[in-house]
Amino acid sequence: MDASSETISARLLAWYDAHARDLPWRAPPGSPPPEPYRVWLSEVMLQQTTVAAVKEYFAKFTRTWPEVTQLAAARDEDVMAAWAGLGYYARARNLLACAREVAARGGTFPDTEEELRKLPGLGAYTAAAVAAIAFDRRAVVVDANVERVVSRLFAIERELPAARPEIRDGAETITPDARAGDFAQAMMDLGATVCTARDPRCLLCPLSEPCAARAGGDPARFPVKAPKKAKPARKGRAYWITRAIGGRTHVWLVQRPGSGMLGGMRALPDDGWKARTDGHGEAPLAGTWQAAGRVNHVFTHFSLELHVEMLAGNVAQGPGEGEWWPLDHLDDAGLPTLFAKAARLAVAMQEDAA
DNA sequence: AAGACGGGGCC
DNA sequence: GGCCCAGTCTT
Repeated sequence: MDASSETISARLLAWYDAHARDLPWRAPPGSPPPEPYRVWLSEVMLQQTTVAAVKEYFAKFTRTWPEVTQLAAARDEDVMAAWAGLGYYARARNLLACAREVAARGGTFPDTEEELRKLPGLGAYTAAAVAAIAFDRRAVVVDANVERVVSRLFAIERELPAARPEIRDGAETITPDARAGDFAQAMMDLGATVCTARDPRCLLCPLSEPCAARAGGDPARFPVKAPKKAKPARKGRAYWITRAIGGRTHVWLVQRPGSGMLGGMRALPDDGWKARTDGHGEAPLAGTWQAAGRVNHVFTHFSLELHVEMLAGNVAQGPGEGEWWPLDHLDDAGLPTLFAKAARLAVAMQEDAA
């Protein structure tokens, strides 16, 4: 690290001392790190999502499973249900697999980036972040915030994702040996509150003086990104099947396969919309079906128009594998948002009919 | 190297 | 409607 890089990290850390965000999984600047379990849990939850979305889930998980060994001992379906709505459900499957590996090691997380990287669900970013934040190891932590800050600081013209190695090199040159965790979190806070994607607030930025993009006059131009591919549109159907058991209405839920879209999650039966574009599926039971409405939902690589169909009457037996779930406890089923939306439609339709 | 993989908030 | 976000895994 040369003199100007020292200036950059020193300026950033001084700014962080005064402006760090107060977050549930975080220790204040300059203080001992939080428990590795909490750092790891928050970092996995934060992958590809936002602080606001994670807070409630972090509170629920740490309340339900205060230690990694308790999470390791939890039932898969309880963890998946607790994760429902947060998305990218492979993260929850890897979270549980990782907790169980750590529990098998005696409940202690490895304390080096290299060893952390071998755990399920810990890629380059998360291994570096946990090493830095939980264990104060020097590690080059590069997330979307850091990509934005570094690409502006050095005015990197190469477009993402091809610019990743160049950005990583830039991050490496400014990462200090001391206060690695604070530095990593400072970069993220700067990206989240000052060096924002739209309308960066350069007047408040501790790095505005050395920033090449700022000098160039149009910092928001960075990072340069490759054009996105168009999202295909799909159509499909979901089925709402009910039965009264002991005077309580139950709805038929299935469990989705362990891999693929919404993998391992409880769901309404559907027609396999994943593979369809025409929206013409076979109903799982014979009978009189009634349209309950339509859900529009956008996934990462396609959008879906899901038509919800209700079966009139009281079914004696559900189709295939599944379970009758009491309607008054449907919130506990842990339906992913797509099916939670579909269920809301069906419930509203049933209440109208009643 | 490219694609699969959620969801919500903002403009 | 498009863009963005504390990325990882598979092929």
